[in-house]
Amino acid sequence: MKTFIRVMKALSDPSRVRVVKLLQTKELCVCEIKEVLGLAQSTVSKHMKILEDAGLVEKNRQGTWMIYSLAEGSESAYAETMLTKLSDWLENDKELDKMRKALPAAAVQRNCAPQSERIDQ
Amino acid sequence: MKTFIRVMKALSDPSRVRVVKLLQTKELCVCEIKEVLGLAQSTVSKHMKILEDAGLVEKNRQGTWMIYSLAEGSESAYAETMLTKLSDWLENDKELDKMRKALPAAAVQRNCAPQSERIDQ
DNA sequence: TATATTAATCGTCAAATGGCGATATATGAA
DNA sequence: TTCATATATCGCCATTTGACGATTAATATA
Repeated sequence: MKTFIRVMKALSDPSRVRVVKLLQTKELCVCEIKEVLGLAQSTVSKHMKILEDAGLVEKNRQGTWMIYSLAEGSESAYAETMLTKLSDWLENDKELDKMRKALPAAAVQRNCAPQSERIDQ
Repeated sequence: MKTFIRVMKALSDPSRVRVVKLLQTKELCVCEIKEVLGLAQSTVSKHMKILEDAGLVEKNRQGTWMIYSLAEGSESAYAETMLTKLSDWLENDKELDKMRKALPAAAVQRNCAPQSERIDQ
């Protein structure tokens, strides 16, 4: 029951669901997510921990970034099923559409790019 | 998104999930649910409203009782899918097992039985 | 109509949740 | 080692949630 509730709770916040949907497109670092969602970095970190604890996402450190991606072969069957369902669900969400379009911009103008790659400043 | 979140929120409380699982066995009135879950009547009513608003259960007045059952052909595809999944999930939950065994007792000793059918008093 | 019973709603309260900024930690570069 | 960057954690606050008892509403029966 606890495992199930953890997955349900993780998916009962719009921001977290949006993160899951965005990760369907490609893996993302915290600063990109923060940029697209328009939330504080600490808030995103907290959300990601909840998604991770639910077995919905995995993290992978790459230098200073923490790259988040959808969990594959999650320990939780609930998480796995929900991820499958979510690949079809919410595809027509307008808000989500905007965010997807904003993704490249967030990646280019992102402040998590190494200095050598920076365009601004 | 709102519809989806409503279903997820409805299913992120153990008591509400238990109600859904119990309704798989048979339809129940509020007083039976209250008895089995050990919650106040007002609390159960509130839970049922949340489940109903999410499209997970349906109610049907039968005299003074309000009989709740699982929603069939719910307007929400999310609710429908989750109900299907939940018919398999959580079948080994101990807490739930106890409640299922307590169901008949709750029905017999229930204080929602019409006076003519009452055993006690 | 008056009474009893079931369920819904209201008001209240403690705990959980989601948000933020500030700080601590971890890593890479100078 | 020192500095810069990215992320995690901490402390705080406003809102939401889940619980309750009390009250109201709806229905069946006397």
